[in-house]
Amino acid sequence: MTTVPPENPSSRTPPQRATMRQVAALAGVGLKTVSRVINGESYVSEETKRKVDAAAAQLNYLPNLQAGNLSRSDRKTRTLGLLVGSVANPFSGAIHRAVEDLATEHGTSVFASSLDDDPTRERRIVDTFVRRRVDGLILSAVARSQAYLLPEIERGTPVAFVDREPVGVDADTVVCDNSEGAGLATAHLLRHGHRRIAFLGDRTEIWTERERRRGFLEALGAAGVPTSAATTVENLSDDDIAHAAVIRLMGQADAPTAIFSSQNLISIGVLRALRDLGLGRRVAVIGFDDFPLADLLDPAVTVVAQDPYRMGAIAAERIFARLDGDDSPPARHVVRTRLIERGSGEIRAHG
Amino acid sequence: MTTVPPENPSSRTPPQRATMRQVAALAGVGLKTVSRVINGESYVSEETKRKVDAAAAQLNYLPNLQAGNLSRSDRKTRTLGLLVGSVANPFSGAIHRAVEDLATEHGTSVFASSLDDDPTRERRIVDTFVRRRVDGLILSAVARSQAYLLPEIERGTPVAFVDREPVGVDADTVVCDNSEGAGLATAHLLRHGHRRIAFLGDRTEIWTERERRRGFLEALGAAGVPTSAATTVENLSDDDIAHAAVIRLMGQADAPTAIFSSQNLISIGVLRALRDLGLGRRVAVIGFDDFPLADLLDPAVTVVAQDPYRMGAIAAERIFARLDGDDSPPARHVVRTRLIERGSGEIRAHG
DNA sequence: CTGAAAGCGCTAACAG
DNA sequence: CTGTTAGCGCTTTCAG
Repeated sequence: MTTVPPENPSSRTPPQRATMRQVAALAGVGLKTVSRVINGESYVSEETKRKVDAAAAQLNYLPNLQAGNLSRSDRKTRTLGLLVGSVANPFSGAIHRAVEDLATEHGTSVFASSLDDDPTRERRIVDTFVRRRVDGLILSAVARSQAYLLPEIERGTPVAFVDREPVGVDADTVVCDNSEGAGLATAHLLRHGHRRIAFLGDRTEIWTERERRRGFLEALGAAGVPTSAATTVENLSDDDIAHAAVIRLMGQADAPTAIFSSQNLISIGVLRALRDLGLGRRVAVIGFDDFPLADLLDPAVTVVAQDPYRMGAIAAERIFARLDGDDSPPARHVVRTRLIERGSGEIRAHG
Repeated sequence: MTTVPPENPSSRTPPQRATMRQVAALAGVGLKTVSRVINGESYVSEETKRKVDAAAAQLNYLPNLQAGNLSRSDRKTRTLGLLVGSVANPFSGAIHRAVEDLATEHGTSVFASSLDDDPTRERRIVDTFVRRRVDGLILSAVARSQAYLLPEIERGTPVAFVDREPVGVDADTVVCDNSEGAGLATAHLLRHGHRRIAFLGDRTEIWTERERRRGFLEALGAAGVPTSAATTVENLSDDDIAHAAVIRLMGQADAPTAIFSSQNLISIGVLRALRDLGLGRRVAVIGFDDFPLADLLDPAVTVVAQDPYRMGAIAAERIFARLDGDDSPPARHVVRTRLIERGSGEIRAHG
């Protein structure tokens, strides 16, 4: 005997949401029949289908995916967990958008979270994702090691790392050619006669920062420029701090004639400082990572452009391939950067 | 008798995820006891708690939130659905970040999706959110009407609209003072001697576009400037189209001496076109919505600045207040814009 | 083509 | 302090 909760047309506190049972009762069919219609399974007579659809529409029925996920045998939730630098940051936004686009094609929704380069936060967020039983994880990580993910990976959850390489786990990874890009930029500055080049870097906990710094130093070495000629300033965590660092730097005796900035926000601080010092046309600048309007500044800003959308797309593609049964060994995908010459990087050395 | 699925240490296909039952069995306690420990409920002896924690750790147990949500009496999933213009767009990113910050404080995760100003997409995404039983909805809408949400709102799901006003539903709404901001910008241009002012607008389906256009025209009217002096070009859906429109406009006989651009991407198209035409210092420009580096351009760009983070924060605050029982009538929150004078808007009229 | 029974993994009542 | 019995809303058997 199927007892349907009594409709209470008078004192409707919060009108309860319709369940499949109620739809079944209203349509005068069995529970499973409604399930069949809702899920578009075959072998339901046209007439039955019509009745069920009518009942569902009348009750404004929308199936509860959580309940479905719980019983479905594939045990999939059709959700993905995405962890990026910050959802407010355009670089992350491009990755996010790529992931969303692929996810949409696969009927899956994405939980997005911001890392803020905080290892504790990383753990907490990943933990939440797993509790929510996301089908896959796409992560920009910052913790010293991602070994905490091993049990989850072991258990079959596909994980892809994007932008930064993980430590302690072997998983699909999508990065750009950080050191090569930095090297190219540095060589470009050397070719324009610069010897006193400054590297302005982000927090050293960040893998990309270390890679870019390495590329910078290697390029100097390859050109036979004594490392003593180079200044590297690190742990510049935002544009104001970068701004201050540049002001300080340019006030020194052997001030650099060129600056390589390893990250977006730092580039902005650098540009603002040079503008304030009236050195915008005198000191060469190349920034890692492109940004909107870089072409409209004067001089326009030469950058090492990344392709974050592409990175996100590859990461998402890997996740869905894994979910589709691909069990090839984890691979490292490198998305090439591209030096875009716009002017600021072509200023020749002076003095 | 609790039958624990046999461990299969040899052919471990995908090592099954531990369930609460398994933890209970391993710890030698009842199911509910594990539940108590996991949820930090009181009245569990220290020793029992220790045993349970050990078992959970050993099995790498993480509770399944979907299952929990299904049975918990408050019927909450601790998720929010957020629909913004595009997660790749910095304006949306700021809103998203605000929502995430508030959500994190409330232990809830957020599903984020991009609208792309597509009404069909709007319906589909909201539908998915509802199927996933999000606790609340924060939406930038574009469909002609949001009446399709009435049953859901009726049923108690809090909905807040952000950036754009809904049609056909009464719900909390957070917008900026679009027409006032546009009016202020227009008055500013008039004050600098401009009479031939062009309005460059986005797609007319978009509520904010129409509001800004209205503010523009009203300001002209208030100043007694014949509307015939004004050119309004609309449906400029991206920067390239805006660029082309400006080239065309400036080639005309009575070319405008000032441009008011109603949106970010359009502003960029405008600035690029004026640069290409060599008119950057001759034609005044004010853009609606601030953007990074606007202060570094030459001339620096005068804008009507919005505060998207604030808008997102208010919307999220409303949602959590509603979930907390606030049943005051839906309200409309207006976040004030601010005219930031940087130079491009202070260029005086010529000819 | 259709439906009844069992159970997904957990929480909600109740007993002990 | 602890455990048992019912479900949550759906999908999966497996019979009709």
